[in-house]
Amino acid sequence: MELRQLKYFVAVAEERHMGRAAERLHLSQPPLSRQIQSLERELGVQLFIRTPRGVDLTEAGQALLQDARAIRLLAAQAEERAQRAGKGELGTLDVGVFGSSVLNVIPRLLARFSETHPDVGVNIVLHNAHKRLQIDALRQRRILVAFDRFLPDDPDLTIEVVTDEPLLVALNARHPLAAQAAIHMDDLRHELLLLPAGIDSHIGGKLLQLCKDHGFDPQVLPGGGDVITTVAMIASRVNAGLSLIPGSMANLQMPNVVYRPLRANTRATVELHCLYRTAETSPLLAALLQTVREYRQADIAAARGPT
Amino acid sequence: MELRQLKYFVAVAEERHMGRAAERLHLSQPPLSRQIQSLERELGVQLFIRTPRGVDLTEAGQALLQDARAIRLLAAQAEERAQRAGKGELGTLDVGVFGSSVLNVIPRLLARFSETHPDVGVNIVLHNAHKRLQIDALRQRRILVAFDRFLPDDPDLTIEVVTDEPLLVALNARHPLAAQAAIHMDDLRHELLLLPAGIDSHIGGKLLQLCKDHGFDPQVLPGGGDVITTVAMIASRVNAGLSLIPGSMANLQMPNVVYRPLRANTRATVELHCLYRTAETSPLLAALLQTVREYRQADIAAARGPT
DNA sequence: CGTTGTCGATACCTTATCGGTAAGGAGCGC
DNA sequence: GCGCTCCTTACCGATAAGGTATCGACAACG
Repeated sequence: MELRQLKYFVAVAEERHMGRAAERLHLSQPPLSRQIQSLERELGVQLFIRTPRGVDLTEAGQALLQDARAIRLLAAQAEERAQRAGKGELGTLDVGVFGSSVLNVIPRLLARFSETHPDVGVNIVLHNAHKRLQIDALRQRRILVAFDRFLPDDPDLTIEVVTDEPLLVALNARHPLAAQAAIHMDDLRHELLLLPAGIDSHIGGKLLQLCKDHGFDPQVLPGGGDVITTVAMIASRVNAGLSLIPGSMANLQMPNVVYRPLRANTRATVELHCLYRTAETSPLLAALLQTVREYRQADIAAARGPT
Repeated sequence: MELRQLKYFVAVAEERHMGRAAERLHLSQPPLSRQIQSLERELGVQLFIRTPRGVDLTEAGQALLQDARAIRLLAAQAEERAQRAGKGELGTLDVGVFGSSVLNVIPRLLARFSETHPDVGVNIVLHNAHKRLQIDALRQRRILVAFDRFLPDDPDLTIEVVTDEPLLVALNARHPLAAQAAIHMDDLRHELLLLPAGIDSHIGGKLLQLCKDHGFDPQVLPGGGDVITTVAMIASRVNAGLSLIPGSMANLQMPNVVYRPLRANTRATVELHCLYRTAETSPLLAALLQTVREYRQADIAAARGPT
């Protein structure tokens, strides 16, 4: 039994007439007649009663008609679904996010993706997982993409910039510099700088480079591993330092902590990345990356527009 | 897209290896490889990623795999259902019954049919319909078979005996003959006989013939059209007659009416028939007729056994 | 670092199946 | 009874499926 035969069968059953069915199928009548016969022979059941003015369905034919319609419908849907899945419009997208660095951008980005890809289930598998865990999950294919701030590491994994955010100075409200509306890098020359992550992290490297660009090597202390912990340390005056954090973290209100921008002409930003397997061919990834790039372009355009 | 291609696709998807899949399909590898390619080309979507050790499903392939399994399952079920429908094991059987004559046999017969054909829905479309209505329904194909007592009428319709039942004498409890345990036909010579149906009905003809066989022409009065009405007339002593009714009607208890058998050696029976379109080809009818004939044979055997 | 083995793809051939044309046969209506 | 309608059969060419041999790519191994 083949789908073609079912198509022919349904046409004949609906027309109750081989000639008309053949016409509808853009086929001449004898081959149609033979296909129906072969179907009947294969099933071992007569499907039509031949009458002088056409054909009538037998009980078996009536039973098959229902099923044949369902099968053909399902087959058409299957074709469409396969094609849509191939375009990344269908499926489940597992992502990992490091929430403390992405209170703002990632939700907006994923929301936009969901709008343009309504039949893709976006599944946040890892939330607030450390980079190591995210990279492991990526390697083990448990997630398709990870959002965090990464350093180039492995050629198997590709890093792509999602957005870059201005750095803010986070400092205790009682700190003398809190009195200033904006802070110049030079103001930080003799301050104790809390590094949110290690010296070899993306943000850590950025901060040190920034200080070096302004002609000094800051006095640094470990900031606890992530930005939230660093801000908490500033709030509680542990080590009495201050830090530079991504702008989106200003959403994180904490008692006794204030955020101050850097002086306007200071180009000090950190990037937010997405990370994916270089060899990955999934159309879901391609679709997401397209959204990411569009978002990034809109971001750049918006940053340039007001300037 | 054809079912054959889906079969091949599922095999490859399950084996994740063209060679093994080909083996499983009793096919050599190159044709299989080509079929998969043609399927991919037709859908416009890559279904497999070729790796050095086999193949992996793409997202599109994963989507199609689910659907392909469902389609193949449905197709297999469709084949089976068509075959079963062709054997009369599936479908809906619409019947008409004249309930007043069949308080006993028809329910048992239909119950037996339902046991041997559990997936056939037996649908009593006409109940207590007059013969005329039943025959009309049969002609209009609203029912497939009618149960009643018929006279041969139309070559388009075939009558078949379902069972024959002994005749009982139905009489008012105050009637002198009610004192007898059994009644001889000769006892009825001077009685007023109520004819349940017309003189030209099956039962009417039977009664008159029976009397004639015993050497008298009875004095008759119309019994009201059906057996139940006749019994009701006897109960109410309207016209003060008595009647002969089918044995199964003894189930019909009515105040002041008693039933008495005829003397043992009297071979006086009426038949119960089923009626169907002679040209009907429905396997449901064939299946029902087979049950009817088996029932009839068992009936005859049971009647002969004790004798 | 070449060799070997594995795997899917390709080339080429054979065979089966499908669709088209022409003619046949059954049944109904005029 | 003639013609019409409709399905079937017969025959032919085209298309597509399956088989064998071989290729090319890649990984593992010595």
